[in-house]
Amino acid sequence: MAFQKPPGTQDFLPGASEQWQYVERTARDVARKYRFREIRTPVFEATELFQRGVGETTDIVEKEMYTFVDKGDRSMTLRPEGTAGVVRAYVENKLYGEPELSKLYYIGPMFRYERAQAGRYRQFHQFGVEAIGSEDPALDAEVVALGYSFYKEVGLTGVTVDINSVGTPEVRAAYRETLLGFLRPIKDTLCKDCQSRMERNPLRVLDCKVDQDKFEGAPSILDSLDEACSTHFARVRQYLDDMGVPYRVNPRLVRGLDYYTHTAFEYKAQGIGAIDTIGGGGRYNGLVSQIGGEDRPGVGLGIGLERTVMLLESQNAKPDFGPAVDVFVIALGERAERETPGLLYRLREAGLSADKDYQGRKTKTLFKAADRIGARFAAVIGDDELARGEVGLKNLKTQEQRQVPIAAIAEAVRQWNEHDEEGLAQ
RNA sequence: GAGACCAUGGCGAAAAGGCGAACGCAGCGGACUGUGAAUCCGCCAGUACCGGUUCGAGUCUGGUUGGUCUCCCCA
Repeated sequence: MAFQKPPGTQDFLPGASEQWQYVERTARDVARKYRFREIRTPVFEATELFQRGVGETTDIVEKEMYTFVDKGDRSMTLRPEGTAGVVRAYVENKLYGEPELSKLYYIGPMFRYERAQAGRYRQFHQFGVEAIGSEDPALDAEVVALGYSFYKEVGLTGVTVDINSVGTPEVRAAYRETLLGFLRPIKDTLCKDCQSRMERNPLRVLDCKVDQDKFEGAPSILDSLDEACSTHFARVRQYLDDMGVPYRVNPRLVRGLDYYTHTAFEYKAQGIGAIDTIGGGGRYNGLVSQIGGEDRPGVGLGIGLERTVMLLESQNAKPDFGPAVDVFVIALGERAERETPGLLYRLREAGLSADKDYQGRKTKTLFKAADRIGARFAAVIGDDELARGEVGLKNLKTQEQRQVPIAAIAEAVRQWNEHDEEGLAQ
């Protein structure tokens, strides 16, 4: 056993990669419907971008970043999330100068140095969207709906949407004090995690799993919202209602990144060990200026693709990928063997998926092999066929075999297929 | 950063310290030199790695590495 993959990473082998292609295709298609267009940014960026963008005091920046110094003595970091890089590209390429607001999406790997766990990896993949350039609450709702559409399209059931407003930084600071006023008197009764959480991020204490009963009368952030925040949040909810997207207002929802303002939301589902959050996002009105651009409001989401794939598997919602090969050529004898590469090339040029055996296995095994790899047809070619310029084309499903001129194989396969489908339809 | 559990062939899975590491699936060869999904016969690992205890270790023990899961936190 020589080399092993780094901890917390995965190899997606043939058989699994098709599932990923399906999920990614679905993501692209949903993005297209909402008119989000793809942006591709580097997987590494200046470390400072994430420090400023994600927030110095977040767990991500404090202890989860893959940071290295490059040969030019610059500190670089493998992206732990997608938004900072997209916003950087938005600013650097002056997209704010364009007449349209930017509706962007990305699919790609993210990196966080954490202990792996069910549904959590050091290299994981996200589908994310960012709408930058408007504070219309309709966009908040649109982004929430886009994620919901994605889960629906991909075939998942049981996905729920939690939504909250975390207001502006000022609102949050005021609420923080109100909340601490409530928590301090009961601090000694709280679990030790919560006691340390009180220092770092008191809003998160209310999320505690062990002490829920103690927070009955806790103040809600929704009561601390100012007029503008309340109105914005009400609009978002109204739009979601109009769309028929089901959601639950959860005043205790807090996200792990500093940049969120107003709307914050999460998609949840059961079925991946202890983890229930499968995607999330929110509005980030201060982020663009934080990263050095002209101030522009934005809203976005990130969806965990590993978690999506795992849920699909746990729900047995495996899509059918169809036959892998149209024609498997079985050559009998040396002369036929030598004709096969040329034949394969012509079949492929004709648009068919075609393959042969390269391991010198015996005929009997080759029919089994053709079946196993999901071939629809076997093209048997031996001395007799060679002499007549034909192959024996065998439909592996029906066992029916016809002699077909070599030049007409592709055509025969197509026509035979149509017959099959008609037959099935009747 | 903390903790729990686990580690046998391509895969699944046995072996209560003692024959040459069962069995199943898959694979390959042969019976059957050009048409399979049936049958039969063969073949296919020395137990993650390094050390210790023992007459003897896959089984006990120490360490290493990897995996799984949980807390923290998140996708």
